[in-house]
Amino acid sequence: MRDRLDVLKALADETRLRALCALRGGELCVCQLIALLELAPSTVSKHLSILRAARLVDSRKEGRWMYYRLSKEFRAPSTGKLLALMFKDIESEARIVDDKKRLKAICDEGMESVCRRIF
Amino acid sequence: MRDRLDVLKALADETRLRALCALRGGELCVCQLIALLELAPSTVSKHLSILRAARLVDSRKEGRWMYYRLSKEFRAPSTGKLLALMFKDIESEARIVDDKKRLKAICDEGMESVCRRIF
DNA sequence: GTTATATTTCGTTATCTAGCGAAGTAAGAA
DNA sequence: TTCTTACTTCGCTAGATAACGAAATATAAC
Repeated sequence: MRDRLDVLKALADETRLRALCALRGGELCVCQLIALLELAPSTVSKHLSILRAARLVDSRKEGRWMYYRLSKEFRAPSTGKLLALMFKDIESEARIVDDKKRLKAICDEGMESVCRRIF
Repeated sequence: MRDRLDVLKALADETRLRALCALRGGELCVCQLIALLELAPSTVSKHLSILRAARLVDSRKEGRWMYYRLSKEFRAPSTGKLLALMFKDIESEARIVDDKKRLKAICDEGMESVCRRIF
């Protein structure tokens, strides 16, 4: 029960939904998520740790950068279908549509530039 | 977004998940839910109002009694499939299995008796 | 009409959570 | 080795939320 509640609690927050939606397009660096969500680095980091604790995302470190991506759990039969449905449903939200556009610009900008801008 | 978040927030609570699972078997009187959840009447009432605000349950009044049931929304394509999947997933949880057994006893007991006992 | 019953609303308290900035950590750059 | 960079962890604060009991409401029973 605890595990499933952790997933539901992780999903019950707009910022974390936005982050998950952004990650549907592929893995992202923390700095890119900070730029997208427009929150303090510590705040974004906390959100990501909650998503990881709920096994919704995985992370890997490459040099100075930390990348997050949707976890394999996402494709597991238990939560996978459920989440796929939810995102299909949520994709049309104005905020998510806007994020998608802004994320494209952030990705085009290049990570060095993004980092210089936000830190 | 607000609406979808309301649904997710409503689902991100163990007590409300238990109530929703209980209602899968058909409508229930508030007093039966109070007996099942073993919480103060005011607390249960609040939970039910949150579920109703999220359009997860409907209610109808019959005499002194107030009945709650899963809402039509449950069967709507947007949230419906999602919730059906979730409950299928959650049904195996020890607490939910236990609730199911206890609910049967509560239903067998009869509402007048349940009300006398809890108030 | 008065009383009893079933439920909701209100007011309070304790716990939880999202946010921030400052300090800590780990890796590359100088 | 020291300095910068890219995070994360810690400590705090403000606002949300779950719990309760008491008071309010609505309907049935007397």
